[in-house]
Amino acid sequence: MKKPNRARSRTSIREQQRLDPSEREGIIAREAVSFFAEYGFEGQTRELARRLRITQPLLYRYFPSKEALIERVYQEVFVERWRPSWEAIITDRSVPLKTRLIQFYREYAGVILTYEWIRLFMFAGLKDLGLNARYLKMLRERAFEKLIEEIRFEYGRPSTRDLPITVLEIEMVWGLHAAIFYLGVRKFIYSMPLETDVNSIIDAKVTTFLGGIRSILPAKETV
Amino acid sequence: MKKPNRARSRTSIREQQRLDPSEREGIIAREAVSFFAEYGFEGQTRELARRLRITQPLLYRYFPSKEALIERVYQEVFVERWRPSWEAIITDRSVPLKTRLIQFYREYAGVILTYEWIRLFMFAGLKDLGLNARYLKMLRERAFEKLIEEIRFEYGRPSTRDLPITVLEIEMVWGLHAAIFYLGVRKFIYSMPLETDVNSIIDAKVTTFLGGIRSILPAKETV
DNA sequence: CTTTTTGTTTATCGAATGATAAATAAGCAT
DNA sequence: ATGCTTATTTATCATTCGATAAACAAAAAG
Repeated sequence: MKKPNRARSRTSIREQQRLDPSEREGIIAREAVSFFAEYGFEGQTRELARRLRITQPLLYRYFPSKEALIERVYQEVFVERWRPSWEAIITDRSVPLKTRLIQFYREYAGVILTYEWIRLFMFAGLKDLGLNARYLKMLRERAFEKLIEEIRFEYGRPSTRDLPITVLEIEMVWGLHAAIFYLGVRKFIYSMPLETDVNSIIDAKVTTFLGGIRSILPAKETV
Repeated sequence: MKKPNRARSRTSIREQQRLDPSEREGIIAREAVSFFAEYGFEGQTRELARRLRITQPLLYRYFPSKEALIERVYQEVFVERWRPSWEAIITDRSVPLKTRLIQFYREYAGVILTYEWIRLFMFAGLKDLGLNARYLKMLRERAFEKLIEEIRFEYGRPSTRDLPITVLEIEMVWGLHAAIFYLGVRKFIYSMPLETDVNSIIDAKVTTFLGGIRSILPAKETV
């Protein structure tokens, strides 16, 4: 008497399925992002495999080591999700400055204020000594410095090429960034539901920011 | 031929020393704070023991499990380091409001802007689902709500007992808190040296905060 | 249908890790 | 000195975990 109920296989219902390597690799990478965001990089490869409904050694066919998989996660989240168009938004002088800032920060917040981004960034910071500093250096160069240049221009101050960005200026920008980033920390790390709409917080913060930064800008140039 | 060079012992130079249990327990707890702040709670008990110059099983004479040791670390840092005098500072109406706020935030920053506090709080948040929310609830009740009550009083607005704290008000306080906390994140998690003096940042943030919150306070009471 | 290729699983290794039990020895009491 | 208490160490267990090798099987090639 052979087992009557199964058509072809011995594993429960789902059949072993062979996927195209590039497709499988993408599936693993995507799940790894979600998985490590939840458990941190100490999360076990066996558990990740279970969530993928594959066996653990299969991971090693696509990634030579756990560390390589983590590198891929970094790439997937911190590199791929950066949008070059943001730099264009900031410098587009056909649009009012405040509008540009609000648009940039709304879009940027839309990307980083996610469970995956916030938690992975924090896990990386606590573990890896280089990644976050590298990312924030990029953020400073591609966004913050351009942003200060635009503010200088708006208020008729010297270009940052002629007069370097001051500590006070960059500190104000960090403050604005902190306020937005911290929303993600509250929500995704402390599990505290936000009571307010993120976009309106951003609008308010940008308004306060623009009001405050004017007073600490360098003096107007005397020709 | 006996070994000639050793006076009494076989372990290198340092003698095995018996300490008073309460003293040993304190030493372990203190080192555990520093250790887990650096490596996170996945740090190994053997490595901790090595730093303490004791053997790993000795840890289990003083703490029944690793988890119990971690609980002790929480206690040591997040409970013991809170100073009840802070609540008195906030509510002491013989001192100007702004002075009180600056004094409170300077002292509070002095405690939480440390390598141990910031990193342990973040590690705890990423792992434990309850601790941070509990701590921040306490912070809100013992400091933030009192602070808003004082601001209301200062500007002649209804007491928070008669008119509950609004979302906008508490959100502004969170924003101030975020700015200060984020200094610690930058320094101790991202390893980015701060370019400015913390106290002057706090002074500036408090000033901006007091200037901004006035406009979102509830209307004056109409008797 | 038969053979080949290769995606996937089974079995297993070796090191790491939290924890326990028994042996050792430091310091005090007598 | 001798013996007792107990702080500390040695030895070891049971899992966990990243990683590897070999066996299996699905799909394509001939």
